[in-house]
Amino acid sequence: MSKIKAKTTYSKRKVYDHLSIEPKWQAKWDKEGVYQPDLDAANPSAGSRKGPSSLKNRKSEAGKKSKLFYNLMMFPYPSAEGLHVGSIFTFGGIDVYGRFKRMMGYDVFEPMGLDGFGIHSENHAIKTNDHPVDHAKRTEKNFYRQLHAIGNSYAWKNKVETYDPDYYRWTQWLFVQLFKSGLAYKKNSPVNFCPSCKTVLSDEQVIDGQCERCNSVVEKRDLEQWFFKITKYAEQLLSNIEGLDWSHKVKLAQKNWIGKKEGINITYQIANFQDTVTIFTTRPDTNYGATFIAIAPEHELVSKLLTGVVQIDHQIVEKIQVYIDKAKNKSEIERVAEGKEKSGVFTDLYAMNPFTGYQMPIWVSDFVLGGFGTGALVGVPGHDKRDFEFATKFELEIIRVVVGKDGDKGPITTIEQVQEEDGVMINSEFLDSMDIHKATEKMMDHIESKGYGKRVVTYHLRDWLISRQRYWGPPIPMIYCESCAKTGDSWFTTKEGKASKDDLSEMAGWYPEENLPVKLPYIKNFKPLGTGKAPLANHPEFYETTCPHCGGKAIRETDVSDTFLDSGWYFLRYLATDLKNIPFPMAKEKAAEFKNATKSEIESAEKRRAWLPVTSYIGGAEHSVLHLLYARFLTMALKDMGYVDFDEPFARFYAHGLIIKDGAKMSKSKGNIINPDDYIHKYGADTLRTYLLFLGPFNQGGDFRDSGIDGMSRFLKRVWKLFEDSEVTNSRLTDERLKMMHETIKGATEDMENLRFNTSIAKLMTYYNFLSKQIEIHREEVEVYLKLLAPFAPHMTEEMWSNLGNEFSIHTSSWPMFDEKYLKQENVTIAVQVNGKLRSTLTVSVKDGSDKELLEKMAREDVHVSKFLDGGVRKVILVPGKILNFVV
RNA sequence: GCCGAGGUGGUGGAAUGGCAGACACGAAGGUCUCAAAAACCUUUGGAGCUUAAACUCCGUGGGGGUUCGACUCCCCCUCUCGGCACCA
Repeated sequence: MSKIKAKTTYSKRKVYDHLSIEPKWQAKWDKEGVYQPDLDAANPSAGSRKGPSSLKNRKSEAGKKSKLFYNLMMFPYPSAEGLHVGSIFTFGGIDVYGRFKRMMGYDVFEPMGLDGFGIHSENHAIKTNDHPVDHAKRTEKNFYRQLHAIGNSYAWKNKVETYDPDYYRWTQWLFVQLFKSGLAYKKNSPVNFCPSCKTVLSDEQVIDGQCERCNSVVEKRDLEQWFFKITKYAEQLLSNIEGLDWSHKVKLAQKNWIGKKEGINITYQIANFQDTVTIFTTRPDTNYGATFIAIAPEHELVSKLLTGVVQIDHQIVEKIQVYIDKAKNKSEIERVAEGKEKSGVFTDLYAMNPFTGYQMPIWVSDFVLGGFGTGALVGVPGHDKRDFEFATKFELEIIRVVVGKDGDKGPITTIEQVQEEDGVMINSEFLDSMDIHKATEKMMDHIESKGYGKRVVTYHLRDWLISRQRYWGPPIPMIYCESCAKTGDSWFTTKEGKASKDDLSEMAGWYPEENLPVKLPYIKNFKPLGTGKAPLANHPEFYETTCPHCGGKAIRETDVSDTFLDSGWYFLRYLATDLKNIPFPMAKEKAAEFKNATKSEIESAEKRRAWLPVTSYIGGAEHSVLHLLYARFLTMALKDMGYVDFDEPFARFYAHGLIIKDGAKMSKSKGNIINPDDYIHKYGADTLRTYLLFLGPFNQGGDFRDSGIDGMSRFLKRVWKLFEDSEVTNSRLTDERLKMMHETIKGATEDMENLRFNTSIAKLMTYYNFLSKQIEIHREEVEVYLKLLAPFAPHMTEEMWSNLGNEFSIHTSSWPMFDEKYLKQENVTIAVQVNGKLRSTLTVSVKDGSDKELLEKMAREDVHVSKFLDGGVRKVILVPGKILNFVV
């Protein structure tokens, strides 16, 4: 503690006025760059880190250099209504954590930006009859104003907006790199289409088969789409999960989404035809019970039948045609709704089961998914509920091959008898009496040795559909040349392309645009067309171009890319917002490859790698799968291209909770948005952020109500008043007061470390109650208290800190360290229990040894002694008759 | 259906297996005031008992178990909330 004369007091009787204090400090922090680390420095210190309580001091205290801490939060998409209190809760909490880490001696980089591109923002613009460009300009201003007003310690010089050409230039560059690596391809694919909104929807915008916004039933349409080959990284995405410091829940969600399944593809001969059908199964053990084959409407055998490649009765062909047409028109929701009622049509073909010789009828049914496995399955109605439903509906045979726990060996006639999970084999020749899991392995070996099939691994994960037939996104920077396509030329047949990839002949005609950005033009009619083409397709001045290869006429891609691509790499750009010619930190050899990159830019790119990967990433649990998976994929791809040297972007991810209102997520459509501006005006940002964090655990959130905010306001005012009105002395603190101080420090530090802000605040309140009962306050107590409170109430504590005569910001001072010695107790209180009831307590000295005697005496009297304490003694356990344990 | 997280006063919520309900809101009573607001003080899980100090019993969704001791660990049931879902 600094040496200040006793009885120092400061500016007495000043009333706490957040309206003047908060903007004052915000302006000062900005001006002095308190939260702006020098990204290039080997030991980057924020602007005001000098002076007595500075980092220098702390460094020497700790005896080591400060460490870099990249404190990242998921950036918001700027909506017209602005921030709501839910965002104050999440951003506030993350900022509290960042401020804590800063005081702990880390160099914290805490950037902020706006995810302004995308369907959300575009829809809003459409609804309000606004243009997305104008809309973005307005909301941006409002958002940054609000983000300033809550007093978070952002590095404002490093903000990004995804719709800024300086940003999406690199989003497009990233697309080009993926294309060149063979990770981006174009193919025909069915997509979700909302007939009412006249637009395609992303999978995540389809909820239970309905459009997220208008609840119309979503249709499927076939469109030419760009995809990213994320499936190439399925295995790495899965195996890396193990080593991530993420919550179990999020890891599991990712695992499930990737959905690795190990099974086997079995090929069956079709009777009387020179053709086969291959199915995928994870349960080949049940093959002796297989009685039919079902194939998806999209299966190639179906088209063979319809086109006559495989000839069958034309009446049946017609029936199939009718069925296929019907199935295609069925929406997702209808398919699910009708889930219980199976449908299908018989092809008049049979497949031979090589084990039983059973002639399995081949059916076409829409309960078989075209995109999973081989798009065909073998039906074992005795041991799969869906197969059972199908078999009963079409009166196919049901054969039992597994006996479950119930021991039932009789025929299977009801769905309750269908045994899926475990049991023992029966009626299966060489597999009989084997456990089904063992039988599965044995059967797979057998099938492979006989050449009937081959083990395969399938994933639930599909390639990432990146195209959007929309306006408000970065144009996909690709050029298509018709004449090159005819000759089979593409970027992959050029010198550069050949060197990197082989066999991408299906990409004939495609070349990447090297001259980036491909700017999104300001067009009046930006609304989605609903024709399967993007609005830019109506603008020849945009899409007409020349072929980079042959110089002939060529056209640009008019689709834009998915907003998840924008947000998939933003954390890299934050560190390079001032580098015009290099997208993000990378080794200087790589950085030098960029055209126009200056020497200093290359050096910066090299140095700033030290900040990566992200130290701590905090965001909504709703992004546990898609966004995080995409960011991981892009990072892995960039690593393989040599641009980054790590394959996981976020060392640690923490999912915060949500502040809801009346049981529902806040949204304008529900009319339950709480605007923080009013609260900030009335109570101040300090009160609001502390109150929200006190409302509930950070990983849970809570229901917003303002009934308690007065209490928080009262608390902060009381703290202000206590320290203003009390005599501040420098005399020696009593042991009791030292103990209280150090207990609070210890508890609060642990809470902050684990992001348990609500309990941390509660401890500060308890400590306040203790201090308020004292006649005078010691300077050390004031300083410690202000520091502990500083992350929550940065403005108020800064003001008080400065009133104490400190020259430098409290936020660059050091976090109080607790001292074990004040927590130790020489006297240990022992609880005496008789028959499990607390009888009395007695105090024994741990040191003098008499305790043991005493305990032995109590033991003889059949008394249970247990406990504690916070000093050195962890636990004392005594059971009747003997001393079991005495841990010091 | 599968997976995950939960169930504690009037409310939000605290409790490394060790005195359940920290802290706060609300409520009740009081001080100040002509009055109100603000501020401050006291009480506040339920039941019983006592002149009082104090004390006793019951209590963490329900039922079992492990333990000297369980909100906490294990098993079964139940309800709520999230995620995935005709994935073979």
